[in-house]
Amino acid sequence: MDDVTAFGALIRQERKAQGLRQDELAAASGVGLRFLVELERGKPTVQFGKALAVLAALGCRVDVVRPGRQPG
Amino acid sequence: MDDVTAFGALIRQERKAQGLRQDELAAASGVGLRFLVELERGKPTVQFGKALAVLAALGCRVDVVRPGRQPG
DNA sequence: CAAAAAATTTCCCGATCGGGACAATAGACC
DNA sequence: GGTCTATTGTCCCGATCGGGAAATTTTTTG
Repeated sequence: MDDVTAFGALIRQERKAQGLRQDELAAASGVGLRFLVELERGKPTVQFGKALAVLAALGCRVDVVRPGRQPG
Repeated sequence: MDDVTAFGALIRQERKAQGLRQDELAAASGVGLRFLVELERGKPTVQFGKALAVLAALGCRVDVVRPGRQPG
């Protein structure tokens, strides 16, 4: 997980796994449909907070693993 | 790890742990100093891709844990 | 394969805001 | 006071975001 396209792909994958349409997930996340389209496409300039809101709406947790430490 | 302020705090913590100044990390990440200041402060509207670039420059890996799955 | 239905993507528009450089300011520490 | 780091103000071009609908692609169905 290092670039934005990977996030986009994962979000799309998880959205489909949950049987949601783009407009449904967008509404549930509090973002616009166009934003979600761009996020799933891997647009790097999307807003950080909104991207996190989408992940939260999907029930995803984000872990940052620092070099030399255990996940937490 | 659910909101932008948590990311900002973690980034600052890790930057200091690595003995870097803000301008050094900003340069190493390819972002402006102002961006890094805002990121560490938890500004939610910063660009996603740049935030990931900073994490990458710190050597941090980002895992997204999907509900009901193992990390990967 | 064709037609229909569903889902996704693009377009239009402009108010809003990001974030770059640079300099000035504020803390911290000795 | 002197020095180093962090933060903020200003200027300002260019990009983001959104809502709704059209256009396109994908999926379903006969």
